[in-house]
Amino acid sequence: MASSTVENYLKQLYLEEHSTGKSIVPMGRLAELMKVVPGTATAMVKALADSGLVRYSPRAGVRLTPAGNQLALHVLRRHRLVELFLVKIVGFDWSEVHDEAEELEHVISEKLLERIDSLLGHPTVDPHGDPIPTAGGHVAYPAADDFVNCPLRRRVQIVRILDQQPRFLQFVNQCGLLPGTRVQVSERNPQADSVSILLEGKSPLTLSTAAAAKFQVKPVA
Amino acid sequence: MASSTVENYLKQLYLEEHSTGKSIVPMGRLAELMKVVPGTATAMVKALADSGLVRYSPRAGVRLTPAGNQLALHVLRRHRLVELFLVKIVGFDWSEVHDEAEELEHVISEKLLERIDSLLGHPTVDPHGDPIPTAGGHVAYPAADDFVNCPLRRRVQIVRILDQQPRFLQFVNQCGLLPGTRVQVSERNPQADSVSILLEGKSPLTLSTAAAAKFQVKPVA
DNA sequence: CAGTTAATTTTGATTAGTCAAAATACAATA
DNA sequence: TATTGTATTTTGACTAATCAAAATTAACTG
Repeated sequence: MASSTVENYLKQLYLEEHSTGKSIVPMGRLAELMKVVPGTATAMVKALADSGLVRYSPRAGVRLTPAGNQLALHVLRRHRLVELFLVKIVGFDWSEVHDEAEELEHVISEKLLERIDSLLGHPTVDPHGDPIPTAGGHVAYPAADDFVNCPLRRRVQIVRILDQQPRFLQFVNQCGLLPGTRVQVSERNPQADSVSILLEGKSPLTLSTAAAAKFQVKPVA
Repeated sequence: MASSTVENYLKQLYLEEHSTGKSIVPMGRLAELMKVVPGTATAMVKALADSGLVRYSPRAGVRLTPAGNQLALHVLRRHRLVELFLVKIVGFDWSEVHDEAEELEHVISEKLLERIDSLLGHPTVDPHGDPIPTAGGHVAYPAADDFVNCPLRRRVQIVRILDQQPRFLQFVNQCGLLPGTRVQVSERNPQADSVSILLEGKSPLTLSTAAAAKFQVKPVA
């Protein structure tokens, strides 16, 4: 069975492949994500390649094989179900569940996982709006706009936050920009590199374009 | 911080010291409990002694220091709170929570632990009736009789089961001898080495003396 | 195209935890 | 008391994961 370490390498590869759109991840980047020195990543990737979980092209980078992808999705499923469980059942704040889930995802049994899944009513997204892969390893990424490219002055609902860092999430919490919230983008200023958000009953809020891009939204009917 | 392995050694030492009454555990026994070869136990115990968690007397055995005892109690607290949580909140059967708790006890954060504790209303015993140590590392073992030495033909309540093995617990489940159940000991036969139990509305049940000793009871008012 | 630079890989060492098997110590028995 | 047997300890080796630092490769720059 895959160790926690192996699971983490695969998970990071999956997330990186999907957030960059590139299907190959350079070793330096992987080392950075895993917080290890590059030599360690090289050694690990060779071992993963031997197990058939990744394809390794020396000096170019590494990509997941279908088997590695499956395993990564399974880890992600655990992670996201655990996060939702901690929020919905245990009463944790959604901004503080990430690290706890990071540990739990490697130790909970299949039985507990499925129990959590049914306790939560087979949810499709976690507290950040990230989609939860199915037990069979399928996951759907619904196409979505963000604050930077959604229609101006139209009511939209926040559906997903693309940054999991506690500091950012605490900021999101304070502003009240939680998933599910309805807002509208009142203005964009390319020169100031900023986007202004209107929240029912609050004064307008201005974010950098980079920060604004972290909020995925869908139109409100 | 102590690794899972270290935590498990300390926990086993604690349990063994308390279930045998002896304050020193022979290396062979420790190796057996940890399912490692004796040499491994020796090596580990030396390391634990260097960290001040145990006192090691070569060729005699090993005992916990106060520091080791504290740590063991903390692990036990986690284990037992997790077990109760799995039963009460997650809906697991009490006979199947042990292994799951065995893993979880090493990874849940202090914050999650205290959250679970308050969610459960600061319970004092786990689903098997084992006492839950406090956050400060205190634990009370209420004096209790068992089926072998409690008064005959008096109603008593089962308060604790001293064997955690799934197979035994499933048997307990089937017979309905769960903690909380009220029964009476109808007969003891030293020659047959047996004890008979009377359960409201069921036919009498006969156990070996050894099995009967695993049920702790208290008198019903 | 030669030289510099940056990324990557290699090499050698380390730590935690383990096993197999040889060596040792001790207690009991003849 | 010498011998036997059992528990324990020691020794040497292994695996997974890591780091530091040296060596290599490839790409860019003048």
